[in-house]
Amino acid sequence: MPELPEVETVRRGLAPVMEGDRIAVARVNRPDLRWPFPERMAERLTGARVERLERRSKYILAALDSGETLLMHLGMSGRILISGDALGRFVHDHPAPEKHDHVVFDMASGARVTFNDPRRFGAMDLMPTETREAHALLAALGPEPLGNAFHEAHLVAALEGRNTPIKAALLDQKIVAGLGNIYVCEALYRSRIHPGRRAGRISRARRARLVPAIRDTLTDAIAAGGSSLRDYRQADGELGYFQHSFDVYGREGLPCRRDGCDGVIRRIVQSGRSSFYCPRCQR
DNA sequence: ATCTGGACCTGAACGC
DNA sequence: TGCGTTCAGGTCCAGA
Repeated sequence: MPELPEVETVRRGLAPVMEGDRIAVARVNRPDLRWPFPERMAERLTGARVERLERRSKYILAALDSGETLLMHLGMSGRILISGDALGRFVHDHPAPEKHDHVVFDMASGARVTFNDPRRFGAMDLMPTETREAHALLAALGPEPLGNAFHEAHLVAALEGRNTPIKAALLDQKIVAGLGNIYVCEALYRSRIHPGRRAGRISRARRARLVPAIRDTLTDAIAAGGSSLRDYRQADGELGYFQHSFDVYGREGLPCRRDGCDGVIRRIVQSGRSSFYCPRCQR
């Protein structure tokens, strides 16, 4: 599912339930997701207080008072459900356990956090908070696209000489961390760049223009996620996907939304994944 | 060093 | 109703 905006939305929804609270009981219902869980994960989590809930790229990081950080990744199909009644803020009854509820946290407040992931491309791990930057999954990540380290000079240089299509380059988490298939398509549309264009052959000025396009794309999506968060209490407590309308993603055959453009959105396959773009205004 | 394609896994949607 | 095929928001890894 989840690209940076969805993960950030999950983090924001989870923060009021987890930050400052203790995991009274952690239940781990299977030995692994994409990889085996760390040794004794349930025991190491049970009783720990969550000090901060953070995000790096598509990873949610929970810093615990035990000195460890819990890393969570939602993979393609991961979802998180909040249920229970914590201080009157969350009022969903605990639903019947569902298939693929792999990890469950019962917080001291009474809230329950359930991690469900049918495809099991997700992951969890524990590491010392002090050295977590060096964790294999985090060490090689490029800059956060909404942070100060992601700027025009960085992206221009990172794409210099690359022969790969810009679509693939922007999916490379070492160049910029957190973009996935949807938001790369959307950002390229905003920048009017064709997804098949070789990264290193895009003019420096156009490469630079990608930076604000990426930022705006993600910022708008996070805003849409935020508005969905305001509703989830009345709904079912599920964090993750939210209603968001895309300009190109999933719109094959539909008209381009750009003012004055009469193009029709096209779908192509690049390195096994769908790319959507307007052949008229993306070059 | 780069780049591509296969692998991991389940479920939904679709055509017959 | 059932069966086969295709597709899906990620990313690691082997091999060219």
